[in-house]
Amino acid sequence: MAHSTDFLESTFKSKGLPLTVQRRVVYQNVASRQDHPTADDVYLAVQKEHPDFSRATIYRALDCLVQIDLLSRVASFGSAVRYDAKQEHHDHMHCTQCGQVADVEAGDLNLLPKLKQDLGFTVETYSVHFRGLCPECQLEKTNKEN
Amino acid sequence: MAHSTDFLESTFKSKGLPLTVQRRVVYQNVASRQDHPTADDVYLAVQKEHPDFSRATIYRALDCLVQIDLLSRVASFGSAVRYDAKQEHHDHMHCTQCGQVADVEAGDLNLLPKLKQDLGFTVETYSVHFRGLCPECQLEKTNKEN
DNA sequence: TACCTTATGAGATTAAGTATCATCCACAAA
DNA sequence: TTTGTGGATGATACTTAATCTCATAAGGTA
Repeated sequence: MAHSTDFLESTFKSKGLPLTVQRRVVYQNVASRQDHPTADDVYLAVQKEHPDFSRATIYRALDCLVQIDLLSRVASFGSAVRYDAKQEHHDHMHCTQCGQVADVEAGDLNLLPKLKQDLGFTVETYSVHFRGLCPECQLEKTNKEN
Repeated sequence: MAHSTDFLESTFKSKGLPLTVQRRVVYQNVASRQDHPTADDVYLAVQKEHPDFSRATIYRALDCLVQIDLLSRVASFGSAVRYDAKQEHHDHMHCTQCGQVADVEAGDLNLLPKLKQDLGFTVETYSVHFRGLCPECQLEKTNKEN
């Protein structure tokens, strides 16, 4: 479920950035979805209610929301960047067939201290990416084979 | 280190695909590199020796090599797809500053059976993606701050 | 060597994302 | 409430990543 309007207002205020209608709508759209939309997915969804919003504005609003940590980018095997509303740490399952990305919970992996020690990388975030077939595509594949 | 030519020939033969000079060169380039190049990185590197190779051919050779499982795509936060020569399972560390992707070994996470059980996804592969700063960018950041 | 299938090169095309700039809006201060 | 100002927006041009098309060339087999 999406956060309240108050939450958005106070977050933007604390960062010193104006909360425009466009940013509000983009955030609400991503936060209310179950999938992990691309910028174009958001543009198309938002256009129904707000046909005047420009594509460039969607990109800029998404960038802004990532900057202030309300959204995050999801690492992807395709060419378009996907977005995700920030929430508790979770991992992702990519369907190699249809490209859908589902949230999964793989638990706390306790890997971060080890990395810092071994490689000198600072670790801000990590996520586990699984690839395989979602239930629907497994079914479709089975049907095609018969 | 790259595999021998015999290995390439037998792999292509078993898949019924012709092993062209272009495919050989593209594979050798990716396999011999320590980084995780984009298609354009490969194109530029290969062009020094083979200025006649077309950009489209590099893309097609990379696709082909992924199909027959000699290369894999690396999930990425940026816009261009990166490639990696297949080897033992390993994970990736992404530098949020310069975009470099390094190999890391996070060990066997034993997550696959759980996923199958909980979500109905079949899991073919998975990898852990870490994000943070590589040692060079940590240094650069420190210098800028002073 | 000759044949057939598939790949290649060149360049047009599409898709994803960024840059520019005149105008407009959010928001704070008066 | 009005006004001032920095930052955001819309339109559009541009860049970059990747794909498509098709005539020609090369691989692999007989």
